[in-house]
Amino acid sequence: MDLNDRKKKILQAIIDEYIGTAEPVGSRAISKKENLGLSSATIRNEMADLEEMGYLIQPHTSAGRIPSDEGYRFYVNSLMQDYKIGMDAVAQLQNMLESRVSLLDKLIRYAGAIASNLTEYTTVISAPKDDDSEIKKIDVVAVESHTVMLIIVTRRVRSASVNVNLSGEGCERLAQILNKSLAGIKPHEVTRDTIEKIKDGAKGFIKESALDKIFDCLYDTVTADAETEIYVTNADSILSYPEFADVKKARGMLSFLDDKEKLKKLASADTGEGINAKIGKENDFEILQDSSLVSMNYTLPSGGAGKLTVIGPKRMNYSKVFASLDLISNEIEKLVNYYMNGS
Amino acid sequence: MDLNDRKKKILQAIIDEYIGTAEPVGSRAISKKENLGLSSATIRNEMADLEEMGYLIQPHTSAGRIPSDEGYRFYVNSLMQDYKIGMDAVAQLQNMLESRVSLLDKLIRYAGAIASNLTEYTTVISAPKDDDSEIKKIDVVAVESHTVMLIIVTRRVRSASVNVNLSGEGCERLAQILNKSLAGIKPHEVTRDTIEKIKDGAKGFIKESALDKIFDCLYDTVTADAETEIYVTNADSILSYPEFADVKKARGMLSFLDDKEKLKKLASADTGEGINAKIGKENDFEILQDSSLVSMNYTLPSGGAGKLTVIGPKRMNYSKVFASLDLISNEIEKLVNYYMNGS
DNA sequence: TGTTAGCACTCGACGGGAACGAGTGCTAAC
DNA sequence: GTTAGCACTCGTTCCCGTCGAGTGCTAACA
Repeated sequence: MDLNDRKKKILQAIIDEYIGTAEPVGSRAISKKENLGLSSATIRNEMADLEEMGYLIQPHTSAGRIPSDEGYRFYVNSLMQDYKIGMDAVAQLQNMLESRVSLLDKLIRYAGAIASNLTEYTTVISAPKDDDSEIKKIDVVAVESHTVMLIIVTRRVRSASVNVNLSGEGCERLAQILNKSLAGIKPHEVTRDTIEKIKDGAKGFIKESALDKIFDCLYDTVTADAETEIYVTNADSILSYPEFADVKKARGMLSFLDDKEKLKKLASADTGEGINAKIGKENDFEILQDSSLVSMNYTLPSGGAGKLTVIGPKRMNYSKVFASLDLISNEIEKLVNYYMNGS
Repeated sequence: MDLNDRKKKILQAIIDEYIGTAEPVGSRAISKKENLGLSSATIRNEMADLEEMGYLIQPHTSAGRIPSDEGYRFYVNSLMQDYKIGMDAVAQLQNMLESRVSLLDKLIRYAGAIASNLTEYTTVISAPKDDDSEIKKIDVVAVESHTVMLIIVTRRVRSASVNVNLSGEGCERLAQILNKSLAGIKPHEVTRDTIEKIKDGAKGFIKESALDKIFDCLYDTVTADAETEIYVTNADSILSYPEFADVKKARGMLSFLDDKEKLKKLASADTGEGINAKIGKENDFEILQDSSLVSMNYTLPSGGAGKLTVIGPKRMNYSKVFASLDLISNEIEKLVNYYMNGS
C-alpha cells in the first residue's frame, strides 16, 4: 500500500514533532505548525488512515498519535531530511581528531566519544580485533629487584609483570630464547606444550621456582583473549529521556550497558554495509525493544574491523545521528589516509 | 555530653533498623524488636532526648526518627558491632584473588571489583601512580609495512604506534640510540630539548618526514601524564536505593562518578590511616552530602600508593563495609607477600 | 523518681470524585 | 474532498475525607 504525498508530509510532521517532544501529537498541533493549509479535521482523517495502515499508534482514545516501529522505519527509509551539522561542530571534531590522534591506537576511543558528543546519545564502540596478527617480538625487562616485565608485541602490546629475581643478563637470554621460538607465531596457536618446550630450554640459567612463575604468566598473557575491547560513552544520557523516567527501566538499560558479554554480541551482530538503524522490535535484545540503535561498521587499513553504535530512544533524531556517523567516518578516513600516505 | 547506656542501645537500635529499611523508625518498632523491656512511651522520651542532643532528626511531627550525620558519626565511632563476613564470601574472595592475579598489575582492578561484590555498593579505586619510576628500556618494533610501534617500559608499559616505514634494522638502530639517551631518566624529566637532541643523532638513517612523526609521538608518549587511573565499579547500584528514586539525583551522582577529574580529587584527599568514613556533610563535594564514603589507603611494596573508596547512602551498612575493606586489605597483603617472598 | 498507660493531636498516604482539557470520531454542510 | 461543530473519551489534576502511624503530654503507678 502506497502513501500519497500528503500522508507522507503529515507522517513526517508527526514524527518530527514527536522526536522533539516525546508527547503524543494531536491533529491541531500539526495543522498549526506545518502550513499545509489543512484544518485539524482533515488531518484527523489522514491520521486515522495512517493508524489503520500501521504507521501510527494511539496510546488511548483521547490522546494524540505516536509513531509505531513501522512508522519510524518508513521515516528512516523514505522521509528523513538530510541533517546539516553545524560548521562549528565539524571544526570541533577536526580539532579533537587532530590534536588527540597522533596515536592512531586511541582513534577508536575518541571516535566513540566524538559520536556521543555530536549526537548526545550513548555510544558503544568495539575496538578492532587482531587475532590474526603474529607475535613480532617479545621483551623481558627487569623493572625492579623483584619484578620482571614480559612484553609481547603483536599488532598491539600486551604486558605483564612477574615477581621474580632475574638479572639483566638473565632477562636478555630469556628474551632471546622466547623470540627465537615464538616470533612469527600467532598467539592463539601457542599451546601449553609450546611453552613447556621453551621452558626446558631455559632451565639452565633460571632457577626452577622463578621459571614456573614466568612461564605460567607468559602463557596466560599470550593466550589471554584478544578480548574485543568495548567502550561505552555517555551512558548516563539515557537518564535524561522521559522514556527512562522510571528508575527500574533506567537501571535495566544501564546494567545492559555494563554487560560486556551482551555488548560483544551486539557488536558482532550483522548490520550490513554503511549506516543502519535497528528500530524497537527489530532489535534482538528484549531490553532494547523500546530503543533504537544506529550502527556503522568500520574497517581500518591495517585490517582491523569493528562497529560504532549509537543507542537512543526510538524517537531519536535519526537524521542527526546518520549525519554524525557519516561525518565521523569521512573525517577519520581522511585522517587515516593522511597517516598512511604521509599527506 | 555523654550518653548513658540505655540511650546508646536505643540509638544503635534505631540506626540498625533505619539502615535496613530506609524508613523513619518509630518508638513502637524499637520497643517491640529489641527486648530492652521498655515500653514505647519510655523510648519516646529517650528519643526526644536524643533528638535534642542532635543525634536524631524528625522529618515531620508525626513521623519516626532518622539518624542525623552526628548520629551516624557516633554510631561509627562507638556503637557499631563487628560484622562477621560469611565463610563462603571469604572463600570466594580468595578464589577470585588466586585465580586472577597471577598478574599483579590487575590486582587493583580486581580489588575494586571484589569490594563492590562484598559490600554491594559502588567502589572507586585509584591505581598507584608511578611518576617516579625511571625509563628502563625503550623498544622499537616494525609491526607492519607502514607501522612502527614504540614501547616505553618504566614500572608500567606505554606504547604507541606511528605510521612510518622503517626497516627492522632501522628500528634496532633507533632503539639503541633511544636507550642510550633515555634509559635511566624519569619520564617527567624529558623535555622537548632532550628529544630534539636525540633526533639530530638519528638524522643519518631515517628520512626527515618519518623522523618528525616518530619523535613527536615519542615525546607525547613519554610525557603523557602518568594519569592516575581510576576505576569505578558497580555504579548502577545507586539506582537501587530509595535515596536515588529521583532520576535527577541519580543522574547527578552517576555523572559525578563519570567525572575523572572529580574522582581524582576524591582519591587524593587526605583520609588518614586505616579505614575511615566520611558521612554526609563531612564530604567536600556538594553532591556527596547525602552519601557516605568509606576509604582505605593502600601501599604496594613496590612503592605505589592509592585509595579504595566505597560509596553508598548515608544509611550504609558501615560495619559490613569496614569489615570487607579490612578483609580485602588482609588478603591482598598475604598475596603480595606470597609473590614477593616466593611463599 | 523513673516508667507506663491513655489520649488528643499532627501529618503524610491513600482513595474517590469532580472539574478540566486535550484530543478524537462522526455528521452535516459547504 | 474539506471543514466546522459537537458529543464523547479518558488521562491529569486537585480537593477532601479517611486512615493510621507516630508523637507529646499528663496522670497514675511502683
